[in-house]
Amino acid sequence: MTVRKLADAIEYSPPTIYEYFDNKDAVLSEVVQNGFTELTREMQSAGGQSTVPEEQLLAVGLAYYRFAKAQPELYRIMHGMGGVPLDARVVAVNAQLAGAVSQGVLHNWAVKNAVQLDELEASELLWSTLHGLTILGASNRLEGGDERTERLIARAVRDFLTAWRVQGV
Amino acid sequence: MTVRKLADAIEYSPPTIYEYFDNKDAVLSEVVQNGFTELTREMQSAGGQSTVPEEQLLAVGLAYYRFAKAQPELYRIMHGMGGVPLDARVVAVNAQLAGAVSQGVLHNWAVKNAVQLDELEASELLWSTLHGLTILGASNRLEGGDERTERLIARAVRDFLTAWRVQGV
DNA sequence: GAATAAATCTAACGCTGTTAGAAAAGAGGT
DNA sequence: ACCTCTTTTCTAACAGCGTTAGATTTATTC
Repeated sequence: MTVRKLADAIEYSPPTIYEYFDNKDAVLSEVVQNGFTELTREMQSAGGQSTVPEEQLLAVGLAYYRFAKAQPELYRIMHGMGGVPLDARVVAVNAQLAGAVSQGVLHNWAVKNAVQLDELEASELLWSTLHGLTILGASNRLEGGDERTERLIARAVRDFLTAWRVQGV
Repeated sequence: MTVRKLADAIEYSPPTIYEYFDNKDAVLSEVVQNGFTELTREMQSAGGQSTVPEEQLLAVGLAYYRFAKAQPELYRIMHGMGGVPLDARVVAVNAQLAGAVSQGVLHNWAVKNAVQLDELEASELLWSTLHGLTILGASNRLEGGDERTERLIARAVRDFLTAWRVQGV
């Protein structure tokens, strides 16, 4: 994506872009912002399909991966791959996203299973695992392709819950 | 990093670079290659400090993170952030790296604890978690800075082993 | 319709990766 | 030492990039 191509696509000259955005990074920040909004919505929607916390967590994880798989270029930009550095605003949205996962589903699971939970720590760990699997899966660096990556995600979620149930806080 | 700056640094003119490399990506591929070689060496060295599989695994994980933290720009390039697409060669090296972790340490742990282990699956899961935590930690997207990230890594490794011990293959 | 404000353009600057072709440096033979 | 040939290195240039200054067109208001 270049400023000139963007200008071409909307049938304006390049400088017109700069009437609405400070620079190219500002344009992409907007894209990133929208991306996170959409991703969050899809995750929440996926989680809402069930009322069983374990199922919700798996659904959320799969939604995360499928989003990355469906729009790999967007996902790349959203996470600072592709040369666009993340600014503070984007990081804030990120944290909010992690929070959305933890606050809702993890909390429900904890009370239901009478497990003491450091919600922040738990959500960050789960999020990291999902993020790692997603990056590797979406860039085809895991054997066995799509279904296998989804199975790995399922296993990761299950392992995560097992560990917390056994070890607690 | 630009071709002209590289040429300046070695006190040659830009076209000279193209006598030794096909293009800029080829130069960076070389850098990535060397990066993975060094990372693998550091992980193996860290693992060799102990003979207890649990400790080895933690040491390997921390070495992975510390490498990324010490040379964030290199780590970024190594994983396709910064606009350089990964080619097949690099992915192969990646798989080899994951293999190095699993083949050695995980196998020892499994026989010692009489746990049935899908080594590939286990190593990919562990690797993904490490990768995710490292990316988020090295780009300061986890609360609490460096020590906390290392504690999260320790917890992740412990959780990983707990889950496999409890659930097995 | 003239004057002002807003939107958009053309032209240019300095940067990038890359290539063609000239110049310089080195090697071998007489 | 000189000429020839090969290898190495350079200068100059092209097309594309993000970005800015300043002119020009379009819209708004009296």
